[in-house]
Amino acid sequence: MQRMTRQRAAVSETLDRLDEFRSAQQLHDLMRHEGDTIGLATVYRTLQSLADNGDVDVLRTEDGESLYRRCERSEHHHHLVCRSCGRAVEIDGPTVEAWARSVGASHGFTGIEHTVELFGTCAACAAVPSRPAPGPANHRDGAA
Amino acid sequence: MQRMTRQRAAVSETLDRLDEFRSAQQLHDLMRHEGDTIGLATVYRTLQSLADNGDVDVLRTEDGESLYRRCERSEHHHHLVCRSCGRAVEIDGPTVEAWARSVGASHGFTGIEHTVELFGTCAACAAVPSRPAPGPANHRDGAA
DNA sequence: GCTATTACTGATAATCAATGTCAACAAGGC
DNA sequence: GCCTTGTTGACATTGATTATCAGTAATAGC
Repeated sequence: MQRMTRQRAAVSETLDRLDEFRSAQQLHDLMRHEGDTIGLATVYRTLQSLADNGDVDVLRTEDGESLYRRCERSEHHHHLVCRSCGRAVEIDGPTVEAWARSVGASHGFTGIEHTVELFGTCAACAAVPSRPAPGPANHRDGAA
Repeated sequence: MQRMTRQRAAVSETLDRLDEFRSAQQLHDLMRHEGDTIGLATVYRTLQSLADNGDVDVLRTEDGESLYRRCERSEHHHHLVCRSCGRAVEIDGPTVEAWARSVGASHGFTGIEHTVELFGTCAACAAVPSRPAPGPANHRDGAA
């Protein structure tokens, strides 16, 4: 009941080539510029289903935009994301996992789910402050 | 240049009385039902400025809605939030802080900022599955 | 190959939280 | 009282995402 179409293959392939977190709209633009014919709605739909299947990782920026990325490891992990270009490093935090679970349990909470994401500026972007921002470019109020 | 008006006092006072994370719209509804005369835009504005001053904690739900709550401690901390009623437990995770900083640094990232939130179902809500949901009520796909 | 069935696509409309707009308004100082 | 300045709130707008739905492509059966 799920067909592999040209469009879906294209989205998947584009994600494969990218190493950075990208929004649905960015992906759409990129694909169009590369000659792909695909509608924005289809990009959204495809990303959604890929995310549901755990084939891509999703992440919400501070202003509520969803970013997608195909990750190496399929097991649960976290990310260290460059706020300027979207580049990401995969991180597994067994310490954090255990901590989250125990904290939840000690307060009588069940069905614990945790959100752990790290944002920062990568070395490359720090070196070139005035980057034309090919990425998310969240130039908000610095670190906290 | 910032006046204390009836409306702002009312928002602040309402937050004081609540122990749960609430959205701007929920607060607005609640206040109106209690007889307060206040516009939605004002609630948004007031929450924004309270958040900027660090007087309330903000938190984004999985679907991008912002929830607010007046917390006990003013120092940096995290939350264990009930996904059904919004009840929250304040948690400080020195372990996590240190971990975040060191992970960031080891990858050459600067200006590290982290998001760590725990969601779950509190004991009270687990006991009453069919709650009329006075809170956020994120009945999405269970735990991860 | 032809046709019915079924799923997919994509332009566009709708949704929804959040923010901007701007005239009416309140408070303080004169 | 009146002016100045910050505030309010109804309403319009934004922007990401989702729904709609007629048109299209792929598959199955013939």
